[in-house]
Amino acid sequence: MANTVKYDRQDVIQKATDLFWEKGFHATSMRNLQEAIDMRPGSIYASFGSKEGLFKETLQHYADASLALLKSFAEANESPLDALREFLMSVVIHQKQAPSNMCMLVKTISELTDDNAELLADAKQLLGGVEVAFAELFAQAQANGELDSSKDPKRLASLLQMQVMGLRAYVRANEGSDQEIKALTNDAFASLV
Amino acid sequence: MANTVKYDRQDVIQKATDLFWEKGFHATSMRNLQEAIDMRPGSIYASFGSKEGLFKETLQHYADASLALLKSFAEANESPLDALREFLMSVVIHQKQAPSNMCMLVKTISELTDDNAELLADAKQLLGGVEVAFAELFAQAQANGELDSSKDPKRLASLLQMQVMGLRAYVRANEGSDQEIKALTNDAFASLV
DNA sequence: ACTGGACTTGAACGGTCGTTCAATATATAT
DNA sequence: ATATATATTGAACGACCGTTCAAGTCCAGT
Repeated sequence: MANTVKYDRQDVIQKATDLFWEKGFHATSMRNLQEAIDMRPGSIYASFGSKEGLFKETLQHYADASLALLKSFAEANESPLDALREFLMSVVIHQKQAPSNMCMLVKTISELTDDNAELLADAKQLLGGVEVAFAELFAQAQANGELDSSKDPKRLASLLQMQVMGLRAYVRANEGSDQEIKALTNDAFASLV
Repeated sequence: MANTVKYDRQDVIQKATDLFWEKGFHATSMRNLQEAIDMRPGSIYASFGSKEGLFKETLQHYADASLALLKSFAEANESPLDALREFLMSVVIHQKQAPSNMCMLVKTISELTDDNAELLADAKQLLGGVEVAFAELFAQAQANGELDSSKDPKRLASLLQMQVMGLRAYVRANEGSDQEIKALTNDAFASLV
């Protein structure tokens, strides 16, 4: 068969994700990427097809990682509501060292237009997947008797999704202390349940 | 003196705002702008200095317009809380025909990095100005006895700002019916007061 | 050891980017 | 009417964009 692949695909996607997450789709050039992932244009195009193709894979990777984080909180906590609260707190507070304070999927739907319709649709769909996962945990909380069963889990998931978006954008806009951000986040979550 | 200016500066800034608001800073090229505002490069650079300079003016214009809208609701409503609620509803619902569902200032802080530190700082500061205006209306509501005086107007303004950001991003991500969005927005505002 | 095919390399392509500036047009002041 | 100062024009600049591909590199199969 011939020559073998030299790079670690997962590692490459991780590094590309960090760069796209920080700078966004348009401001990240292929030359930026070449440097970050240490691959030459020919190899990148052979592996991912195009800049859009690579970005698409990073979106998927980001969403997978987010859902995995949520799942890990769900497994570590008896209570689904605690898991959701910890997830919310985690993404809002902890990510000052992340490439961006904001959610990469929200950054993407904020930046892109119909000129990149497919990527835009992908990001929307991945966000929808996260919202579904939220709804499942709210439903579990109702099954546990932890949450008033008259509430609609989907509605709560929408509100939580909205708050995650809002809180992360707010943190990006105002660099407040951890204390203040934590209080704001607690207030927001408490207003849901 | 000499030759006179041919273009209407306010009209030009309005058109540039719409384009930047829709496409964002990086995806809007000077050639896009030349076409939209019907000016040649030399005139644009003589009037605004650079792409950044023009963008800066559009940010200011956008913020001014937002504050003017809030003020108009404040003057049309006896109750400051009603004014805030109507403002929230207006920016969240009404703007499907706007260049973007999202707030231009939030789009900007989402897109830009330290490579455009000055513009980023400008957008943050303008957002701060809106939050201050929110706080003033909450304070008026307390003076009216409309709002529990134990609450902190600044804290409420933070929460409202966060919700405006979240709701507009949510609308961008999920094109739900006016009905659903309105319900979500009402829920969000009700949780504040 | 050799060979064939998969993988990598990096120079180069046409296009577009933000920006400049000499040339031209135009309205005011004399 | 002419001179003068300001405004406008649009070709052109160097840099960088995303992408291609001929040439080189490397390893499995014989």
